[in-house]
Amino acid sequence: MAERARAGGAPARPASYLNGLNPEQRDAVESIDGPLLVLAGAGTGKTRVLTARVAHILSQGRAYPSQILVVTFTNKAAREMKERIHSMVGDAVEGMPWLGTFHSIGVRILRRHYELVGLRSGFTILDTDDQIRLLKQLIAAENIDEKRWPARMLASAIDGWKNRGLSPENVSPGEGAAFAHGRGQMLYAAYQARLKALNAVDFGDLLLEGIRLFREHPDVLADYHKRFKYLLVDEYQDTNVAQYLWLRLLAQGSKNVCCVGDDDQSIYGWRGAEVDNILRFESDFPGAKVIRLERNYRSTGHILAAASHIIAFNEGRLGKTLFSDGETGEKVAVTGSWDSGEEARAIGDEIEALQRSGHALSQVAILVRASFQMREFEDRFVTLGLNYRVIGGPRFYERAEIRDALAYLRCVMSTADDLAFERIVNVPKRGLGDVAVKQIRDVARASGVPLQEAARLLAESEELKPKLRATLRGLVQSFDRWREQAGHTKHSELAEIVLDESGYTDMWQKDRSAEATGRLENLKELVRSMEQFENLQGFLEHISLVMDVDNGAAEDAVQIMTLHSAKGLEFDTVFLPGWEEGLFPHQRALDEQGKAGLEEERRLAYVGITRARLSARIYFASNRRIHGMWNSTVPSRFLDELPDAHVEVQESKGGFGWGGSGGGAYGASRFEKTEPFTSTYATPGWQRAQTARAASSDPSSRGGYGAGKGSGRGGPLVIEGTLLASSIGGESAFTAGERIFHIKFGYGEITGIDGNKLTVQFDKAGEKRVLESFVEKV
DNA sequence: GAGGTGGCGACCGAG
DNA sequence: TCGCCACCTC
Repeated sequence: MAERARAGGAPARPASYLNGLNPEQRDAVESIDGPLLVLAGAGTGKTRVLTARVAHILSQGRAYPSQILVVTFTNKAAREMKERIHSMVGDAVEGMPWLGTFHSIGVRILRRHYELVGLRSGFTILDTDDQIRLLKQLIAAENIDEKRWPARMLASAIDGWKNRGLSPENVSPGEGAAFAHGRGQMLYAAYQARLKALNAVDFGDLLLEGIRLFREHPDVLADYHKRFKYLLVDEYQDTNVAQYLWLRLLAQGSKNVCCVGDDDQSIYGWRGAEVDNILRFESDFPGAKVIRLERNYRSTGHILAAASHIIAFNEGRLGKTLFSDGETGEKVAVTGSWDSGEEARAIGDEIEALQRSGHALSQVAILVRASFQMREFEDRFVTLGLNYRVIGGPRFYERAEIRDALAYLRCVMSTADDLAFERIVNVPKRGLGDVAVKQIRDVARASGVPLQEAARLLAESEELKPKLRATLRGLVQSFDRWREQAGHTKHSELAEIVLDESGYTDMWQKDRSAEATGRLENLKELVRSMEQFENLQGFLEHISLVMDVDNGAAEDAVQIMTLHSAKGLEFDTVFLPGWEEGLFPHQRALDEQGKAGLEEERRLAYVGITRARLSARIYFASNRRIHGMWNSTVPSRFLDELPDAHVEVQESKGGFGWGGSGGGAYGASRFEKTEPFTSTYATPGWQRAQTARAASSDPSSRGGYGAGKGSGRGGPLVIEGTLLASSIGGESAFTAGERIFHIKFGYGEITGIDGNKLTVQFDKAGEKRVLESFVEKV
């Protein structure tokens, strides 16, 4: 973070990137010849080492930027590394075309040699959604009951095989038999054949086909050996077998391969990651040097101690001892609350307090185990008027409107893209429903042509009723017209033309639902971002692999994300809600992976705690809604694994619940609550009573409950925010009867005004009370 | 063919 | 509880 080498060609002070490195880090940066494994604990400056190492290689003149391969797992990591290298060596980083995720580099390689693996130029990359639809068709064609053997299940099986580097012929018969009475392997083969026919690949193929390419064409591989003088791999503990094979093939050239990883942060076992890869490194690369980074620069003493203590419960680990010279700082706070709503309220209040004391919101993160936990916080923060940002979530590319728009463009680009055509023939609705599509498909099969050509044939035949025939002909002609325009129109303009003329934009403009505005916004964003690309092809690639929602990165907002996507990041203050058995550790991890699953969950806990620089705050709730039903929960076993000396147990600051428990009524497990929370007391009704009592007896307590959301949510309705409203006061800019738009609930009409709070009858969401600042006039 | 309704399973995690 | 899908009616 610190150094900023001003480099105009060559750095002014050649070794400035070495400033401030400790001896081990410096060793890792300078040992550039031969294989190197860096075991880097959390917060030990691993990214810093990687970037300084690249700077070192460049400044020593050992390689051109284009001769260094740097592989990361996430786009975020790739982006960050690019920025940091840039700040060290200046513009040279522009020429680092081989810095990216496994998948983006994989596709880059395939694009250069597509003909060698049986693909044609401009092949498309399917995502999970396309995959499922395709598999559904195959399953149906085999007359297999989709209810009993869902496509999703087959997709994950195939994914698993691909993660392990297995093509259909390599799947062991026993395993292949696991799906639909022995037809799994056959379906996998059929799926691959279908992909080839569609000129498409899925995510797994991006690596698998690369491996095949290297194996079957040694000359191509030799070429890459010559090209890549240095290889660097981030998060090595997360590589799966396919990634490992792919890497090993490439690394056999120069042998200057540097892998950085931490076995304690391996959290991707479920997608085939093999911690063994890290243990195997020394035998794979004889003479490999191993460097351990154990000095932690991130977290204060108590946090580090708590994390180290918890991870020590794992058995299968290489074992590292993290230490730091820093201050002991704040103890790790553990807070119990009555239910998930109170948990969200307590965290919201604490964040507001932090904000008041000048803490930047962007330095606060809430890390959840499962994404459904996020909603509660979003609801709460909308009510409080707290800026937040959800990281991860549904990706830009996965949104329906974006996928529709892209499908249109794919159809323009290629008449052979059946999946894209099927997706949009009847979007917007134009009367070409299931029956029509089936007819098109029949023609396609009979004449051996793609769907778009079949549609053309059908439109010219007498098969269809005149009205439908005209519609279909119109569509086919539109595509012909757009295709013709594509030759001489800027691609972003073409996209606008296509979206307008197809009636797609219109469809959303007519839609009055809450999401419609956002969708139109997204479409605009799509067109805008196209302008940065030279052609449609390059854009389509980028969006399927790289593009994520990254708007407003600079704004000051609380970050909400899963523990998985938090790896590699750090924050001053980290909130860790939902530490309950079944949720964390997650039941499915335990059921499916047993002890290994538990250990992976524990590593996830370790990752979570070590994200914090100054303050880590853990929460558990006694009641949580699962599948819509309230369940009482048991505190996570991980809470018991925290070291007493570094933990401070608190009561919920939410103001409610826990009312009578008097300073921690902990049972056998410190966190197992006793009397007031058993049997009859453990009901939402009792809780409501408690809440109401707390509110009435404590005038300073904030009317914490959100905006009348109590309706149907088990929360109290009585204590609504008069206090909050009157404390802020002021004239409202709105009048009753006005139409408004709310960012979360959509359109509605104002029925009442109370200070800065409005009562609104929403078109879709019913009556709610909302803060004025979240509402705009329409 | 479109739109509505009722039953059912999901809610773990990345590209 | 929510969203998806199959099934039903117009």
